[in-house]
Amino acid sequence: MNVMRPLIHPSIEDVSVEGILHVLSDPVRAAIYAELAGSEGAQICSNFLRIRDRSIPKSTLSQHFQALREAGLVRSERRGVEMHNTSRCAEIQQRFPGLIAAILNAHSVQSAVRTRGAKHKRDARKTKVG
Amino acid sequence: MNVMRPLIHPSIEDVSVEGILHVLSDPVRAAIYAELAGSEGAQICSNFLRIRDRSIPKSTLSQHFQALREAGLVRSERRGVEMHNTSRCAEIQQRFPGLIAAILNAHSVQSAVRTRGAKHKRDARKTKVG
DNA sequence: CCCATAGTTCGGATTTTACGAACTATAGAA
DNA sequence: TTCTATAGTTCGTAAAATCCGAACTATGGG
Repeated sequence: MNVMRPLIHPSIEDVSVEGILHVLSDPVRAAIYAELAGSEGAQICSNFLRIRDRSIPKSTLSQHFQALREAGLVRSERRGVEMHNTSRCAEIQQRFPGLIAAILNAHSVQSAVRTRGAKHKRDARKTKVG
Repeated sequence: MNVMRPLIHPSIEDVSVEGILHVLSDPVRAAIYAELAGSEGAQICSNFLRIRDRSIPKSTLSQHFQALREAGLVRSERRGVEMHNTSRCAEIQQRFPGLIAAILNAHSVQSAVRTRGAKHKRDARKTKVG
């Protein structure tokens, strides 16, 4: 019992902006996606057990991939014991022109500044000031 | 007691992509922001008590504006009894070129399809199946 | 001072997220 | 076939984020 559910890949017309933004608003997922979008072939999940100097528990990583997949950002395919993941950026570029490029570019602008600049924030999603 | 806290506006270099994406991944906030970005002068909060055929409780609305503000997307200024809100899109365009335009454009692509097309999803952020 | 309007804060219910433990699935070796 | 290792998923629960009504603050005008 407790069988494994089949992978869900929404068709491109069911992909929503809100979904994309939500998924990419997480720094770990954004980093995974950037890596996938920037690399030629497929990448397996366990390549990301360590990312941006942070180690991610594999159950968490699995859920990040599920989120990326179900938002339509990534296609995952089982090959033997591993999962091959590729970004669906060409399709998304068709549906939402410029969106992915602008987001990836913004991320790299931001990390460029962080690398050079002084202050370093661990999780910048909420820039909360006391 | 229980005084009102001052409004927080991060300086532009503290604005993060993750923060922007997170805030705009909510359909209500995205609609508010689109309206603000598209209109000339300032808008007061209560203009949005009803948006996209949905009525928003004012405590919720207040928190949405707080989120927009603290992510750096919106500037709010008290004028008498009301709050004047303007989008900070020029500053953000400087820091993350093309980001806001691509997001707003993607939203309008999506709603254009929704308007014409058949199926209508109430909250498309999670396209969860079965 | 009293009232009306605009927005905020509080508190509790609901929802979402994170992660360790236990599991499934597949390949290869014995 | 059975054993073992590897890759990833599911479950359970604890922690965090979100939603919204009630009560509040702040401002302006009789």
